[in-house]
Amino acid sequence: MATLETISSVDTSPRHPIRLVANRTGLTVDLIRAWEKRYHVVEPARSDTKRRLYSDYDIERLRLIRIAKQNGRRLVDVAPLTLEALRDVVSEDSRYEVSQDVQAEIYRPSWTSPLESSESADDIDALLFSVQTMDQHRFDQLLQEGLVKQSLPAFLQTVIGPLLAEIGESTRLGKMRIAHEHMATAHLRTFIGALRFRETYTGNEPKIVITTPTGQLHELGALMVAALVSVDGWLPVYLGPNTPADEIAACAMQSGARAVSLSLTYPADDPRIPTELTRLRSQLESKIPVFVGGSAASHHHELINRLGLLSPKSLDDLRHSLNMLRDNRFQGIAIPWNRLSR
Amino acid sequence: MATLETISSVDTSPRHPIRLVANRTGLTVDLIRAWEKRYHVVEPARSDTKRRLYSDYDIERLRLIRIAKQNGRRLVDVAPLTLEALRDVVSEDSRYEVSQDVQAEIYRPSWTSPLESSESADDIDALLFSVQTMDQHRFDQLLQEGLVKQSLPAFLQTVIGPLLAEIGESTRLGKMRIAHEHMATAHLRTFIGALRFRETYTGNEPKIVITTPTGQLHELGALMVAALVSVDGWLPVYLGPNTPADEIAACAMQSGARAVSLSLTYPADDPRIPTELTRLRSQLESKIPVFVGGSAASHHHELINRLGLLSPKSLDDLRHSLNMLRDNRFQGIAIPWNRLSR
DNA sequence: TTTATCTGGACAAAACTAGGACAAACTTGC
DNA sequence: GCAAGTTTGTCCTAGTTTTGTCCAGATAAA
Repeated sequence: MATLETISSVDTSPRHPIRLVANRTGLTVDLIRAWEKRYHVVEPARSDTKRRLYSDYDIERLRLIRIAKQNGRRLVDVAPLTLEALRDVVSEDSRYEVSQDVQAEIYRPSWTSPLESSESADDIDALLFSVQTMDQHRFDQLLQEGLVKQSLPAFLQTVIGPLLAEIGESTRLGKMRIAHEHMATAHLRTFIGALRFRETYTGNEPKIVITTPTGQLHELGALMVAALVSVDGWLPVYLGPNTPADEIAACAMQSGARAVSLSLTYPADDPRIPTELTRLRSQLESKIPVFVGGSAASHHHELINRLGLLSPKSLDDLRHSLNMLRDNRFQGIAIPWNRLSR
Repeated sequence: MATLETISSVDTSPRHPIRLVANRTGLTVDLIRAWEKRYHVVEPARSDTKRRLYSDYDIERLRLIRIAKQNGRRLVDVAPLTLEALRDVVSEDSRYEVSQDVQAEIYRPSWTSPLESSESADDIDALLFSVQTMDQHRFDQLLQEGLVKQSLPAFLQTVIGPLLAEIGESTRLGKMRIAHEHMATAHLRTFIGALRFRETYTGNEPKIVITTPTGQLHELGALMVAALVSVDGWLPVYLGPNTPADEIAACAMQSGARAVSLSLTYPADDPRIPTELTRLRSQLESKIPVFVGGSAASHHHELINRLGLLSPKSLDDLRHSLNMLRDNRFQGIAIPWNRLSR
């Protein structure tokens, strides 16, 4: 089956239908045809019934032209270029980081208004009901639907957060079985964990290490943060729960992270928390901010201030701070941690 | 005595009726026949009364063709391909499937990595390398590619299992940092957790409760089981790790499960295990079998025998036992437990 | 009996093709 | 800075091919 194999040089054998080309290049089918009609950008071979058949070579050309366009080139200018010339143009452009505003454009959050509280309350009731009837399929369906109704950040804030709180409370009060809580938690772990892969990454995103410190076994809060920041153009380096301070610092260093985010929930008064936070702050370069969130963060208010850590009031607050940081507009706060960093 | 041989190659013995194939692949019965009529996509064997009998091989082919279609391939193009050629095509396509947002893609030659060697050992090395360099994107890409190269059960057995063992061992020996292990584990938790949602469910599948008993905090083994059984037409009721025996029994009862599967890994000699297993067995209807697997299962050999629990030797062994159990349903007493709505 | 599957064919929806229209965004010339 | 012209993405129509669904009458299984 030599026909469908990738060869090291760019293959010119015609074999891909237009739909696949559209998928791979991110162009629309209409646009690909329009470009052909007007500028003969690519001239694909045809099947015996006149269907267009593109080669890898064609796809590569279209990919490059698309990038060139994003870098501000005009179609008329790049359309007649050879593949080599195109590569030159594109790599030259990317040296100049023309992609600044491109980035801003791509990661523009989709501003859908948060749902009315009553509507969200209904959604949460429906979700709770499906948990109690152990109707996993319904549970998943409701989650997926909720995600379509609003933007990811709004969804996390108005649905997932309250849902987790309700489940915890119901279980504590004995209104819900532990088995139900387990099922819901396990499902949500998978669901939220998958959210950050909805984004596509370029490899140029600033990184943020996300985890919970030693003793903190609940990871869903941290996972929500990971999903959230991915929307705003950060690459989350997610470490799961219960990570020692040394390891967090080492990870931040190796990955070249620009920030660290920790989530504290339970137990709120774990005696290891002060030690771990202090260690972490002292081992980390002082220019790397550490965000501490979660329901138990307020128990450590004083410590957090003393160490110069940041404690966002809400997911939105965190998001805002990270946007500032990403765009280098981040002031942080007065830096008392300098003396600690030695 | 099922060896690697039997699972990594796909079974070609004809035994599945068309309805089951439709459920497993997500295609309609009509469509499967239409494809056969027009393009000989699969040519199933026939029973002595002309009923179509499909093999696992056929199912895998249909599944891949469905994916290829989603990637933009035309049925005419992929219909005549062998299973191996299909895997190559799907694998190639999924490599480029940065889908919609090639937008942000900075110039990067796309032909740098031709097809990888298909040796599992090489795959695992590559995966380990990407963990140590904290290259999450590469890690994920390798997992995705590994998954198309072979069937899901084979993938779990030849890649995920050994990978987990290697990561555990490397960390224990200090060759890998805890941070690396955490990152890999967290990612695998999401990845394996999502595998069971590749199946389409009708609501008529027999259910199996999957979890780990109190004290057992590692859930990846149990999660692998959940993914595995979903392939064979079971609906996993997954409860996450650390579930008390009472809760497992209650859950099995409420959901009307036909079986329970537990995973034991660490600590192997937890004193709660005998108590929990005994409680579980006594609270559960005796017709519901309890499977106990995982690396620590052998430590409790005697207990397991005494209680009449089942201890499959491998994932393949478990799979085989469950197939037997499920097929009893067709011959024996039909119990329409709880048909989900739809 | 009722339900599931079989065959062959009909039909409809979806996808593709060619040619062209249109409006928004961008350039150019003054 | 404004008007006229150009570029470019999207959409429309109408005809063709490809693909998914449905039907009827017969046979087999539950």
